[in-house]
Amino acid sequence: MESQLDMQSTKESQRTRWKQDPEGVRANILAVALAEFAEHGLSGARMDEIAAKTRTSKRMIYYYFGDKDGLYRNVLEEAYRHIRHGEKELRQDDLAPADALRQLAEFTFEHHRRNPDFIRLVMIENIHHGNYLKNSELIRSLNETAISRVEAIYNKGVAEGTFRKGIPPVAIHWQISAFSFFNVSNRVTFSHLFGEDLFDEDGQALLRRNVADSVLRFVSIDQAPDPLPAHTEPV
Amino acid sequence: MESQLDMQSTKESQRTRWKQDPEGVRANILAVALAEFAEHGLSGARMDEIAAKTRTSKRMIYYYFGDKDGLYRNVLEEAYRHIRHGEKELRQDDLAPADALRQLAEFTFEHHRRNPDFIRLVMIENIHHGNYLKNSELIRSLNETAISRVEAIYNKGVAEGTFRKGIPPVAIHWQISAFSFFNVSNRVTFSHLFGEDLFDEDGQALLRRNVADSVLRFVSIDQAPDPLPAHTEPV
DNA sequence: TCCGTTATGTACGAAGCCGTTAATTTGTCA
DNA sequence: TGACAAATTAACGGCTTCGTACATAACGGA
Repeated sequence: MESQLDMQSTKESQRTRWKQDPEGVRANILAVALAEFAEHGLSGARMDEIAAKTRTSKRMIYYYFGDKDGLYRNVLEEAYRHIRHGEKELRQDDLAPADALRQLAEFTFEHHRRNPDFIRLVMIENIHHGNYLKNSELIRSLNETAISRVEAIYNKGVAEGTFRKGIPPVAIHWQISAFSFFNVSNRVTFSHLFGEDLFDEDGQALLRRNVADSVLRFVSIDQAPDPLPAHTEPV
Repeated sequence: MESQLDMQSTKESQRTRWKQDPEGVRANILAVALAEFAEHGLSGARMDEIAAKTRTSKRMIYYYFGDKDGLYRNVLEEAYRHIRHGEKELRQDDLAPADALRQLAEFTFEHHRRNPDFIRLVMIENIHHGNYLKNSELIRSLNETAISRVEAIYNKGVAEGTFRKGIPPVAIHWQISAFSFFNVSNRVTFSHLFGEDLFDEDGQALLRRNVADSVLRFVSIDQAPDPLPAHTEPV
């Protein structure tokens, strides 16, 4: 309902003299627009509604972003930037490949779960055939690191003999993404059709673990050691 | 671009005298509306555009379906009916649990892939928080069979000792759905960001097999026998 | 302190789009 | 065959919604 960021509405300075704050206004518009687009979709979002929820006026939206499409493009890029920034948190310097992959899977699962608005934007983008994404070279570059991260882990695992050969890293990434994305994107219909059990805290913990187990079992040569806290490796 | 069903436009009988055909007109409207909603979303679809692509006129849409929401509801229900009918094709009477599960996974994958319009409707429904789905008791009932099918296979596998215990059947169904759905729903953005390789015929065959392998490995006690074309079973 | 540029608020115009009104044709039943 | 209901068409009214024109206030430099 309410936008998350930047709601300090500076009412006090409005009685007759208002402060100029281009950066703040711009950020405020983007935050409100993100919520509105995520909530109602691209064609469902209303410019007047966005403007009303902003600390500024509709005129400013057009002043900074041109038109509705321009606003949407900027929201999309800003969302990707934000998500990418969040992924930087993941540090897995010299974990064993199995541990690194498990951590990556669980991190991705949680990261998607904590950013439902971003997920919804991507859903909307897919509905619209990715026409806006296609025009942003910025965004593509952000995602190359995702693959190379998986590839590094996978190659290390193959080299040390714990992962089987011949799996394209992009296919591993695809599996992790599918689980993590679907968990958020289809939550409404899935829980409606099959119950809420998987979507409370316990259910989500189970799914997160299942996702990691599933990915590990998929790439492992031997049985993946999910329920075994102690595994007997010399190295 | 074109709707799948019911495009025999009876042009010949239109020169001055038109035939009454309520059923046909209704079906034609639904087919066109399905394509339009799937293409543009709920608020993105235009009633005038739907009407123009119909063999009839806009007045007929309101005559049969009341308003835009009513049309959308009917499209959604019709789509679910159609999908459910397609799933009846799956016959797996006395397969071994592992084979049955593999077949179920691959069938679901292909079935989703062959019905992208349905997938898009579900995406739209999720964007709109499932408000229309919630009002349809019909649809929920259609999906109970999905879980019971998985449950039957899984219990049999546990009983005969090839599947490990303690996995909720709904979690297995969740995995199969996640893979099969994501493959269609996020095709545009995923292929744009990570390449088209997974989405040509060979790539899809790989994914389909990976999905089945992954699910089998997930539920199996031992290593799932994926790369073995000949496995030595007496029966 | 005065002037040009940037930033902002208000009011409005024009097009798009949903749904309807009024009239015509087809089928059916007495 | 004539009258009434069902099916269908064409035109359009009115509200919504995007985008703009115009006026004005703040800021920075001369």
